[in-house]
Amino acid sequence: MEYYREDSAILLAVDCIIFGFNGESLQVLLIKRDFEPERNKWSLMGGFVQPDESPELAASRVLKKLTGLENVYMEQCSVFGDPKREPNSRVVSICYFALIDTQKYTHILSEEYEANWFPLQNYPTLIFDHDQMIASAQHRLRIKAALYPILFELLPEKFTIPQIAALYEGVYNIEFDKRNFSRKLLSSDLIIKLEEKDKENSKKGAFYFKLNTAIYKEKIMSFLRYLPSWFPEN
Amino acid sequence: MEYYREDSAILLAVDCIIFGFNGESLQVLLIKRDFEPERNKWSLMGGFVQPDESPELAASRVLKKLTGLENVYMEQCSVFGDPKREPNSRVVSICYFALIDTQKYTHILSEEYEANWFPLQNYPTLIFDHDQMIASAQHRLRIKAALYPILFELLPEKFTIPQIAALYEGVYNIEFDKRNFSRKLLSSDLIIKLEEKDKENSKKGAFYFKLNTAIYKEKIMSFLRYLPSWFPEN
DNA sequence: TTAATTAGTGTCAAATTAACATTTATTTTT
DNA sequence: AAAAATAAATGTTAATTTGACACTAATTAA
Repeated sequence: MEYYREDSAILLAVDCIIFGFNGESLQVLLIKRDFEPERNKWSLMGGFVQPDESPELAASRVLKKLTGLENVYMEQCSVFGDPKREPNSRVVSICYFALIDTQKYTHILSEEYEANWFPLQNYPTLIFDHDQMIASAQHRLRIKAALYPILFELLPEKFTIPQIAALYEGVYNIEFDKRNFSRKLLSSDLIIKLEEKDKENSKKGAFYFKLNTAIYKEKIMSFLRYLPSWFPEN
Repeated sequence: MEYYREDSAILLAVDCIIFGFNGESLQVLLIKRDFEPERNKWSLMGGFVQPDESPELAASRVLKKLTGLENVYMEQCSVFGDPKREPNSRVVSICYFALIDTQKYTHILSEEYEANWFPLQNYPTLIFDHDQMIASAQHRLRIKAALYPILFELLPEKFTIPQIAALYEGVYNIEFDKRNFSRKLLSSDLIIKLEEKDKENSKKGAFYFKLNTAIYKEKIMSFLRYLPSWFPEN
């Protein structure tokens, strides 16, 4: 064991993988760096952890700075700390993924950034190891979304079943039987049917639903029963 | 975005939650700190990330220092970074959990430590937020072990089905039907029956099995089928 | 030789999944 | 105005999986 030392030259940063859903595909929000190194290249939004803040707080701060949003669903994912991951300094970065409702994200706040949504299937080459960060966040999102109904965080207040289906299909990049999907979802009691219909996307129109937040919080585990029933806790 | 700064006073550490299995219950390996602050209190084994090493490497180094073991199953879990988590300095700690075969861990290597195994149900109060670290690692272990057959990492080369059952029961702190358990396990082709029997623990004796490492690596996802069949990747 | 103990295999009903069919509401076309 | 087209929503069913319970097998101790 090394004793306490105050001379560590390691900088601690956070990077945010910001996921959104445009109704068709899963997207990431990227910025064009306006500072060196790697100025004008696409990257994740990030920032340094300040002496008086926790990494979680740093991530929220950074997210708010770009999107203006607070109380967003965020989750810590992996830490990237290879000594050579940035060429000029030793920065260890803690990644967070955020799920945002793109209807709430209306405009870029800061003049500093040239932010843009890109589909996860096809985004530009990023600086450093940011591609890996996205890949690992995406993997984690898939695992998590199979266990917990977190994908609702990506949807607006009102949504239709075909929308949710499209979202799941986008996340897993797979098609599945909408009939079985909707039955399973409805039987979970996780969503509440509204009177109103969405007439934009089909002739017949699809009923809007809203999230049953009580069930969402309470029954969050048993959702589509992706964990066995004996599994003790969340 | 803050620009690059070299004056961050944040220290980066790793802490290892070392899990073992003694045949009865799941255990953690703890050390008695021999340095200030909190000298002589129980804690996790940890250490600072050195300027030239990645956090993963730091964790392996720290683990090796205590146990002498290399190539151990380790996994990054959460980062603890509250500014006040340690009283005298700002240390952000990345946690790793390790799964070790206690038969390979024979003796404490360093005179520095007074290491001891404790059952997860009942271990001493730890310094700082180390209790939370264990809790979060345990939770992660449970989730992961429900998806992947990683618990075999805790078992010796040769093991019996009752042993595996006891391990799973220990991890989830629950009892389940051994008959259904063994049928499920056997149908996974994950284990290979050996000629030899373990006569130590029962009159009848239980056949030893070994892990089918090919299947372990390849079919690792579908194990007990805790994820739906459409789940695309690991 | 018998009783006790635990390993390992067997059976079956209930629940769940996955594949496929039909009906319904609405708009567009003829 | 009727028919065709489109996509939503509900329905049916066989195959698979789970979970509860019973029994047989191998061995040691009494």
